[in-house]
Amino acid sequence: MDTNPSDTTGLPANVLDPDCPSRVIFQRIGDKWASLVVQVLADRPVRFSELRKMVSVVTPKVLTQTLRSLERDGLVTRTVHAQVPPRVDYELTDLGRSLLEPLAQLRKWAEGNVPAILAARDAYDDAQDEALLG
Amino acid sequence: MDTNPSDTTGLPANVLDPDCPSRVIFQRIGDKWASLVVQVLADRPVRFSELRKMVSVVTPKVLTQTLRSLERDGLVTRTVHAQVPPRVDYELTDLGRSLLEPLAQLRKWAEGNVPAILAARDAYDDAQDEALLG
DNA sequence: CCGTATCCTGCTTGATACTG
DNA sequence: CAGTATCAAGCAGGATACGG
Repeated sequence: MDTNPSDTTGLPANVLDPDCPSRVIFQRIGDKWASLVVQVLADRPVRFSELRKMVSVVTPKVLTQTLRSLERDGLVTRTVHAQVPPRVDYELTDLGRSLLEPLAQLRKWAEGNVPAILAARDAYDDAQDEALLG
Repeated sequence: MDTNPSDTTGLPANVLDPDCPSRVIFQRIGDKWASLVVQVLADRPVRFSELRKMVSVVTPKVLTQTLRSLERDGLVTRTVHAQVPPRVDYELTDLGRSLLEPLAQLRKWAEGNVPAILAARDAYDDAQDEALLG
């Protein structure tokens, strides 16, 4: 109650509040698999086994956890087709699709600045080495 | 070598590659303290003790770890003023400042969609309860 | 095919105490 | 003031095996 969620003018008010629900988004982005899954689902519905193949080698348990979280937050839908063999499709909701844009921006930044970051790391590590030797 | 880092046309090529350095960015955003620190440093240099106060209650060890990572990646600079009492300022680099924009976009999305996400959670949890009772 | 159950391990986070 | 050292704990992530 001490922060105002409708304040989107740029002030880092409620982000600093650990209890603010907006923080869960950042956690989700940083989640090892969640943001990956969202981007894989960007274009079309994908079924479970297909998802497993596309997302390198993730164990079914972890993939299920990820999907459940995303489903609970209303970012993806889970559709069970009652047939043999079973078939379950996962698809982005409108809410989930609206996340694609900010996600893409971030990805663009990340990919564009990889060289700079790598260079910074090298410089930092070199400085560390020299400090140890000197 | 199987992916092209200069491909920023929108294809989710290298993001799916666990070895691609661009993935570290997502990890950093999801880091419990890193994105917080970056936003706190948005406007002005801040010294260590001040940082501790602004970012709720983080232990010095964890804060140091966070700052070291950000420094290593070239997002913040660490300036030691040789004086008594000691004074160390942390400040955003140009690279770090350039991250503020995509970060703000994400924050805007997060804050704007908190109600939707919360509602989705309620609906999901209710459905779970009914499934158990039914 | 689509998961769940169980167990395990490593890393992140943290509390506490101490040093330059 | 600005950290480091050490120890402890929790939990996300994963391997493996089994159920609907």
